[in-house]
Amino acid sequence: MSTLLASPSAGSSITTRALSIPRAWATDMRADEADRVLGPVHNYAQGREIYGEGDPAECFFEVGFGVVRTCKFLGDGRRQIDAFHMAGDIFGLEITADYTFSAEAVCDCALVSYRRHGTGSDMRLSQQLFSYAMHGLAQAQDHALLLGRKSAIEKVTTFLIGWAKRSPNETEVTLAMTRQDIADYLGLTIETVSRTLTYLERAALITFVTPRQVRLRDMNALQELSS
Amino acid sequence: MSTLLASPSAGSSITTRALSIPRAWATDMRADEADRVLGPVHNYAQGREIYGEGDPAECFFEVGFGVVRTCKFLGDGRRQIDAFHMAGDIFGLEITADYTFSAEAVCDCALVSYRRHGTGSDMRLSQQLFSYAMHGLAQAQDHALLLGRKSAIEKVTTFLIGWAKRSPNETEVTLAMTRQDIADYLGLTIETVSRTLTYLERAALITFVTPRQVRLRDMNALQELSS
DNA sequence: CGACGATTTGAAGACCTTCAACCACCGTGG
DNA sequence: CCACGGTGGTTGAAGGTCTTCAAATCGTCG
Repeated sequence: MSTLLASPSAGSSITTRALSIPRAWATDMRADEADRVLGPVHNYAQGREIYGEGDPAECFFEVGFGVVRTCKFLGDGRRQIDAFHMAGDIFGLEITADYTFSAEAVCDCALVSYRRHGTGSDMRLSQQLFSYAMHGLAQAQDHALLLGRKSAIEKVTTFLIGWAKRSPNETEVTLAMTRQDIADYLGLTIETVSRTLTYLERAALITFVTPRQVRLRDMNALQELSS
Repeated sequence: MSTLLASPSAGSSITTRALSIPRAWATDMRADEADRVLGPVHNYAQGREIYGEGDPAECFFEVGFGVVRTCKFLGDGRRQIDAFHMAGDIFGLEITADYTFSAEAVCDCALVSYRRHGTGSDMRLSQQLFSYAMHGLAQAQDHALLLGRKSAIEKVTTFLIGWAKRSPNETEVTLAMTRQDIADYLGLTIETVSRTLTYLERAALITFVTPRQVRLRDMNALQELSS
């Protein structure tokens, strides 16, 4: 179900198609290619680029299922992940002509694309988009506090709690992303992330069922450590 | 001159009063107190709090002159400065009921306040605000890249260049803020900022006329170092 | 099983912080 | 006129956190 459609300001004129069954055959197309052919629903395989920094920002996206990362790069390849987007999230909304980020599929995912132009005429939709922009702003600012002022343990626990809160089960969490993704989100190295997670497991605050499956055993203690 | 009024979508219905001569006698009032009495123009003395994190967000602001910092705090007092706002900038725009930041006057400054409610009915104004939100978002995201992935030298040079670009004279720059402010903006300590500036001066890339007055002597080299 | 990517672990070192002292500037007041 | 105190800024030395480089282990999938 599309969040834009499900929002209080229902009846958006952008599209009448709800997010539906993914079309596996669209997996190998880029957004701009696929959109001309397929309409607004696209599938992306794990690792696939959805758009690159500097590409013309013709549309923005809503996640149907799966996880998307938006990130920026420095000249020498250093990467900073801005956010992980999951079902219902909007990303790729730009005011400039081009994307200021690149976006990639963290795991297989389905997206709904919305054309940018023409969105100015719908008042409620504009407010909806404004709301998303403000939400993104608040997130980015919390993220800056984390990046600038938190220690490795605080960063990792903050991440775990934040991810858990957005997961179906708050204490039994599946990490869709690699350690490298987590590191690039937290401004750490992969080794520091790994060591910190090991530390948390040794301290009995979390348990790894598999490297991607975590049980949060002591939410209070984690909350304590998160700042 | 108010940027909102000077913008392409001129004729905003929010206020008809252009930013005018500062009223020194308003200096000792908080925004909410002063607004009832004075209307939309306020002065704030250096160091004065404009609003605090968690205060009800009744209005947002445009800087007339001077510099404002918006920042967040952790429980133990660690501070992260989100942005420095100068003439023409908008800040304090929130979608939640309360401010998610605190805002303080970096130096004596004059602000125009705008009431939040009632802004939904003006289409062009909404777009203007959306534009400001998106601009803030882009800034916050560049800031995250800096905080997460840049070294001290890169951070400091990035800051200097960014500040210079917004200054009247790009090579002869006045720093309105203290070293502590710079440190809290860059996610460093005051000592590291000071040492890095000294290093840049020894390398003949900058010269300090006074601790607050910098000449950028080699913009290309600085640009090189900034990432 | 065997290979490959992902993750963990170890040891050494770099970068930044911490703690402490010193310096420069400035308005105040004896 | 200069001592005084306060703020803001610089510098030094030591230490800690995180990174870097390297190797081992795990997990998954032909």
